[in-house]
Amino acid sequence: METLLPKFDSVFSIDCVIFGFDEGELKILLIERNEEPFKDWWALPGYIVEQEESIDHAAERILYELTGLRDIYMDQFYTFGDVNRHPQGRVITVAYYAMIRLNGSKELKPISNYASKAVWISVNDLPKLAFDHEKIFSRGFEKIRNKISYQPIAFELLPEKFTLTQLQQLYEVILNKKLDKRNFRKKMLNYGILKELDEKQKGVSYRAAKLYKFDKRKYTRLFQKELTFGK
Amino acid sequence: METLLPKFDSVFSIDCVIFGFDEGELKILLIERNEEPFKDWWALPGYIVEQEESIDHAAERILYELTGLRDIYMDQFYTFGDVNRHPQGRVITVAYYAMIRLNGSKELKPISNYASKAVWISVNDLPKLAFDHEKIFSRGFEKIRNKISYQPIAFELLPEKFTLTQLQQLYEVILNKKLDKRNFRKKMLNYGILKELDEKQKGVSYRAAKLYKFDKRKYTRLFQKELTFGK
DNA sequence: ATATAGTGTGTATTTTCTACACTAAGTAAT
DNA sequence: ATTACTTAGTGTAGAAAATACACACTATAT
Repeated sequence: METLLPKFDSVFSIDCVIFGFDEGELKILLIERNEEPFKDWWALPGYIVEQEESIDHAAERILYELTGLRDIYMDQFYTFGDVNRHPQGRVITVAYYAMIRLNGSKELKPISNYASKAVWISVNDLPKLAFDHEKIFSRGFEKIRNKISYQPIAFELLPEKFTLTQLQQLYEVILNKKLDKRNFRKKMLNYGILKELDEKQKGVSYRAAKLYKFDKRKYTRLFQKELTFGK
Repeated sequence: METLLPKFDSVFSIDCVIFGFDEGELKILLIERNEEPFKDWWALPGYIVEQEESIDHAAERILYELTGLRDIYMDQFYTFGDVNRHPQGRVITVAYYAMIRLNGSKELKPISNYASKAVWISVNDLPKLAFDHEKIFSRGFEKIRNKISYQPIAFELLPEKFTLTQLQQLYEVILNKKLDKRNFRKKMLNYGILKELDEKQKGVSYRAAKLYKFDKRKYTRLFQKELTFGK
């Protein structure tokens, strides 16, 4: 609820935890700041929301400016509003996570002006981050870890055609545990949200695996039904 | 990520979806606005975040000013940042839900100055709301509906001592479906997070039911373990 | 004593979860 | 062509959890 609209001396920003999956590792995109405060520190990509744009729009814009990619799966997950999270004044930040298909090609459109570079870094190997960005990252990671248990967000991270082993590896890195191959396949195939293709993996020096596609139509039907607690 | 700190012409508010359970109905607290815009409309309780307070603190403060209650279960669930959600300018609002033990006594501390009254209204019987508050409510309701499936938030809504039937009724109104009594009890008691008391319901004109308490210690141990996807 | 209204309980069936190990298929080297 | 190598692909049995379902018990009020 809001009544008067006093001018308010605060700033609004977006920060993004951008996930990618490559070489069997879960990575996030970090930028190196080239301005104070936290000059030369690693940080989550983010920027200030403009006066005349929605926060969702700002999140998409920031992602686009950094990666050149549009139409990416993004989801707002938490807003961080402690008084002293920014050393220069009050900054409230809305955090989003995004998922990007890396497809082996890690090249990104080059970068806005506040960062000297952007790189993909494995979530197991993160440096210290600027501001409260470690907290933001943790919360985002936790969020997708929970979410993957009941929603097939994994498919946003994989190439369009993938093998079951790749899918399993992705689950394993997100959940941080080994899964049983047979049980995993049984469960996944039972969902009925995978389309088996007539195609096989190429360029591997061993038996090639079948490729699969994610069937979005069937997924939507399946996951509309509510969860847990039957009659 | 934030660099410069331009003065920014926007306002930050908190809106709260405050749930209570009474007479077998799930209710939320609404206020009647006495100022423009939306004068005389029903709205979610909310207010502007102050310069020097965290958003969590603001949420607690607003709840306190409205109800006189502290130490209430509150959780941030979404931030609404469309450009035109407020007719008089840019207002970004962080939404929280809260859960209150009504205990039959619905009286609240009287109210801040922007509202002429506050009342509990059944979620099945909501009027039109100011701003985008219907959207905010829906999202909050959805949130607790999901959450109750894996976390015992229901206990925040019940009196300290409650019967299994009351607990079941609460699940039923939140999930909006009938549950089987025997299965429900079996499941709940199996969790081992309920303490059976030596006490019975009083003042009923039929066989009195046993009272139970929620065992927070046991709960914490139980729900630390992660969910889904075994080996 | 009787009517009433809600409490409290058990079992059989189905479904889902878990544990577990070998053969099949393709590639690469000789 | 044979062999060695590497990953793909598959089934079953037991345990645990979820579901469906109906009646006797108890306290109160009259």
